[in-house]
Amino acid sequence: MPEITAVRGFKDILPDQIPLWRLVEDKARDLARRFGYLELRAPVLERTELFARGIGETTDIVEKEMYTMEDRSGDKITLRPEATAGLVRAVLEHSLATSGRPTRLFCLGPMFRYERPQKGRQRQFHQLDVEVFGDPGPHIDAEVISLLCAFLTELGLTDVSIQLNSLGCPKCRPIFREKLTSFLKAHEPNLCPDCQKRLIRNPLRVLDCKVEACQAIAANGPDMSECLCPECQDHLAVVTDSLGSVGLRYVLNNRLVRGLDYYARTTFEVHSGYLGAQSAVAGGGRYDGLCRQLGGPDLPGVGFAVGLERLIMILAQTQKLESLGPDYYLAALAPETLGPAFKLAHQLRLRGLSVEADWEPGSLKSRLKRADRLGALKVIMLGPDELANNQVTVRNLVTKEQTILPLTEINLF
RNA sequence: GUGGGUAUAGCUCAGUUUGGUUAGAGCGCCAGGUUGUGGCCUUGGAGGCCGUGGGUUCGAGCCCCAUUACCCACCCCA
Repeated sequence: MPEITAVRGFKDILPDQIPLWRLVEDKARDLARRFGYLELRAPVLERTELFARGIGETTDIVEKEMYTMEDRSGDKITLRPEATAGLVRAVLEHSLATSGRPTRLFCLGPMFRYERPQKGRQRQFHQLDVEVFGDPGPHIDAEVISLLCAFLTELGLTDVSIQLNSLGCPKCRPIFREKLTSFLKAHEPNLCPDCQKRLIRNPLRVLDCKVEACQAIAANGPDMSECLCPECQDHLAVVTDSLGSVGLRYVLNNRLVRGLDYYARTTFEVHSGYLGAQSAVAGGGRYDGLCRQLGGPDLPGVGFAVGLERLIMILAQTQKLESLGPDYYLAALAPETLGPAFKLAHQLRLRGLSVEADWEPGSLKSRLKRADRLGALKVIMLGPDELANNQVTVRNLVTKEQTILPLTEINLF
């Protein structure tokens, strides 16, 4: 191990992983184009207050997971732990949502949370974030979900399904919350220690506790779907109808809740069995109250985030990507051929061909072996004999055909 | 923040049972043989402060303590 290593929870993405990352990023941009979503690149650093107010002062993220510091002028700043708050800030700051029509945006980049690393969880991780501002209706929820489905499907994920729920609105959620709290209070001694804390802080989270005993208790508790007000019920019905009308599969799960304060009504998650305990690949929902919480107008919003590391973990298991080698591997077989080989490589590269070479002479055997490893299509051999005759030998590694060409006619191939 | 596990060659790991001379394999790398000039086969070679620091012992990769890093899970989340 070298003396200086990467910071805990921060990982290098090595060259052999890059094809997968590009696949995912290209697909995200492709779908954004087709669905009419524009890219916004928000800064990685924001004022701490943005997240404190946006995510919720009492959430774990804000309380103990943020990279927060003072800059040299004494301002409190934070590395973004999620993308939504920053996008809202940018939209308000640049008046991007004043046209009366919905503003469709996406953002691709790193997020930072000070958590204990484990499988599928790092301190720096990457998300695709898709958000729509200014449309309160249910169809846009369905559009966003359909975009997410298309994204995952076109990347070749087959065994995923969207779990869907409605958390209700400021009118009906408090009623359910009240019911649930009083029900759970009666069973408090039988809840796990974590849930006993949740009971005070965020009783909804008891619903998705992993402990069996808690699940059993919650199963007999009040049903969220029965507590929705008529407006929220209608909203959910249009979302599900819309998804059904285009053949998208979803699973209604009335125990699905969200950790962040700003969600309302539609909420959804995607999980995969290819991951470990951190099985959520994507999650999102509607957050109508967020803009106002940040001091802006009453601007509705809906969106989701995809965890790219987790997505790529799945793709790495389910897809075999062939890495393409260079067009040519140039094998200089003697010290005196290095100079001419260098010139030749440069000329070919200027002509648009990809050429790899090692700038030290080696045996023919080792050069051919290397060309094979790199996955090169052809090898250009330049040895003393060839050099004396102003020729090169070109061998096609696939067909094994070999031709001798004059150096001056190198442009021909 | 709380548990559990791991740390030996560039990579994946044996070796710890019962402490005992020069620490092993496979892959990769280098050189040779064979081959139709690479892939298969074959011979040889380079490459290790056994995570770090203490301790026990005549003697520690192996036992004890501490420390660090990584992994997995809880928590939380995507």
